[in-house]
Amino acid sequence: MSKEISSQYNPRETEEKIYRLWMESGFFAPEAHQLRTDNPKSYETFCVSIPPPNIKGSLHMGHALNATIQDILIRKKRMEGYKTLWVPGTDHAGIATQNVVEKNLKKQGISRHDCGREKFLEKILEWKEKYGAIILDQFKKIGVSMDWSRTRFTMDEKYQEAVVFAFLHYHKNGLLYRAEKVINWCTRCQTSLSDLEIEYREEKTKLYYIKYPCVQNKEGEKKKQEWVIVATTRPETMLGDSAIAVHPSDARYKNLIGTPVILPIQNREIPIIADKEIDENFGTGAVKVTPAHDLLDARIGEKNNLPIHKVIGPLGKMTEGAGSAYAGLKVAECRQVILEELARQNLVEKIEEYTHNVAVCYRCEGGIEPLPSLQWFLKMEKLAEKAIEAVEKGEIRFYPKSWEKVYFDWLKNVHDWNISRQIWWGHRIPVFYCDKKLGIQNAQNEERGISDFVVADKKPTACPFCGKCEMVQETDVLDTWFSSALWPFAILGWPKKTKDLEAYYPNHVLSTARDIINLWVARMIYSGLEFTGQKPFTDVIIHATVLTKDGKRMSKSLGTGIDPMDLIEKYGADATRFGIIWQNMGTQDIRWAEEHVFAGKKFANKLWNMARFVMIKTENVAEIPVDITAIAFDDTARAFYQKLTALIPEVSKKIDDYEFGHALHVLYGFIWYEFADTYIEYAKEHDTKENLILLRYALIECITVLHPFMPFITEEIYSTLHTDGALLMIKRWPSK
RNA sequence: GGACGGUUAGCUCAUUUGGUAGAGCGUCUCGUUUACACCGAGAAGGCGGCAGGUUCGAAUCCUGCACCGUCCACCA
Repeated sequence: MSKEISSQYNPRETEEKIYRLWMESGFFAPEAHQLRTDNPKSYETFCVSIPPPNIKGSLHMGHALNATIQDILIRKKRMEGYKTLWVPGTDHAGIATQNVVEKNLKKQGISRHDCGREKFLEKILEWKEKYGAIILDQFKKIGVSMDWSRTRFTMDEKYQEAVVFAFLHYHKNGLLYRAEKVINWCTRCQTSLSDLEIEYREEKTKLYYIKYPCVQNKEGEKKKQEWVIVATTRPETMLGDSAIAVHPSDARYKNLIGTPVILPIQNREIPIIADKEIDENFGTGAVKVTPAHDLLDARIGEKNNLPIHKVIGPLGKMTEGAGSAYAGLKVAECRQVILEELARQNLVEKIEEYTHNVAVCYRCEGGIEPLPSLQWFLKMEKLAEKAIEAVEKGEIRFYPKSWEKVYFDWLKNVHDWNISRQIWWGHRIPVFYCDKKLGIQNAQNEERGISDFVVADKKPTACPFCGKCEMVQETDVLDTWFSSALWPFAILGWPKKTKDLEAYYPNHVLSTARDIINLWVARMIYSGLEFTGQKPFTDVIIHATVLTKDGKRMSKSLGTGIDPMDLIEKYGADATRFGIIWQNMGTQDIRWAEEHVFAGKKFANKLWNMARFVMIKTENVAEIPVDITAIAFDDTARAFYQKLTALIPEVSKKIDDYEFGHALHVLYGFIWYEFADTYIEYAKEHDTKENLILLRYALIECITVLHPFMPFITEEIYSTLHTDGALLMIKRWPSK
């Protein structure tokens, strides 16, 4: 570095140049590490797989935080000599992507049904090509050291094979079944959803108290009661009622248990039954039971052998089962009509204001209707047991540990997983039906053969049932999380026994957001154990959530999101990484404050000028001796040197403990105050040969340890110190 | 309804096991000193959410409450 170099650090030019340098070096791939001779740990591997982002849009602050965390880890490990592998990739994100592309087409006045399945899938692939590439490019801008030669996509050819293999395995082992059960149905997406794909919104609504007339008791019997009053928020579902349920020990109703009441409007007799799951204190203590359209009612119905009356269809409209007067009405419309009718019959006791949570789809926020539907399910009991055990035994550890509770709570109460989705974009279920018993096209159809199917990786040439038909593949696709669950090993070539799988599996660290602990992490854990017999990774880092300055969730639709690319544009990638990590302290969520990125920019500039100064002063200084301790330092220099030697293990430990923010704070304080303000100032007045050597030595040590946090500027400074083309990214990490 | 996390300087956050509270940004004063004004030297600014308790001593431990946030849940 010489005097004509600007006193202003220019991140834009540098970052592009440096990233190209890294790419050309080949050191993002672990293979290159073997070429090193100073590598005592070259036989050890360290593997991280990125949570593959959706291809539906662009990266947000959470991605930037997570990418930086993983990059810090992988860069440090690489410098320590490990064969490091960080696999990049993207997720096809079934419903989310389909919805985005569908919306996009809608602008042109085209529906997905206009396109047809194949054409529509082509459109999605086009979208994937475009946005998948943009996302990966954004990662590069952040400075991640991923091995781009191993980039994967959850729908690429090999991945599809892995998914089919997994499905076949589950089937062979009796963990899969197909059944008609009450599931969550999104009336907008027109598909079933798993329990985890439902969100709840608070809604102000009303609680209606409705009278169900008792059937006149026989002569001679004592007590006559005119009616039983039930409280409900959804009067329209009464058309499908099969019973009224009360708590068995509820004194108010004890005498009535077993007697019938008249279901108004339908004029059907339904029994009063007893069930312990009923809360005596809610409403009147008597509940209408609609087995077809409520999950609790479905269970009560099953226990008590109640008939199922379907009255709501997949479009959120009343069906013929509701009666011809109501068929075709939307649920909300039907509610009004029903209420009017009940009022006319004088059967509405009272109406109360009521606030409760309403289920909505996590992808489109559309309304959820519980309804019976023929779906594929994965039995969860045994898989969950394995997953619980692995964490209980400490084979897999969560950081911070408190998140293990979230994991256990879910797994210990998990229901069977509905894995089939009635959308087009996804892994088509490898099941083939006998054409004679078709009717599987629409899971809502009445007539269908449940047993006449084959599970196979390819369509059978001859139908084993009728011997002559062309078999028809299931039209449903798999829940997108079914394929994500295989990520840590599928990206390494599983189910084939590849060298990568052998070398890099189990992965070491998985870093991700808390909201997918169960949706994704838990499923990877039991999938890994089930398919590979090994845990998929050792440490799970649950990073902070990046919130707005007011502590609210960042949301693109609300306009409260921050685009990390804007920050990089404005301050540079190193400064952006600095700002994010600066705020990443322990478990505390991050209330986003941009000033820390500005602080990062200032810090980069400071470092730049420190380096400039050291270069100018030490231009004529001989090489740093191998044994720096042999130099006769004066007292100030010795004190500084000792602080420097203490700093390095401290930073190392903090990174190893996943305390990234603390590590950066320590580094920042040392470099600015101990090095620049104190020692450099001292060395200006005492520019002995020893002090000049120490200046240079300290600079190199500092940028080495700072490199994982701020890789671009440190690499740039290093490259001006070493004209032989040596790269800081593979320089030995200083150890005690 | 349950669980978890938060409440410390104007703002964003630190304060490893209890002993008179720190940083960055912002503000104010001074400074063109052999890198850097995206700088240097210095300063102001906090009865640490509220109320009790334990202790010689608590931001730090205990209890209760309030507010904020997140997650989970089949109270109709």
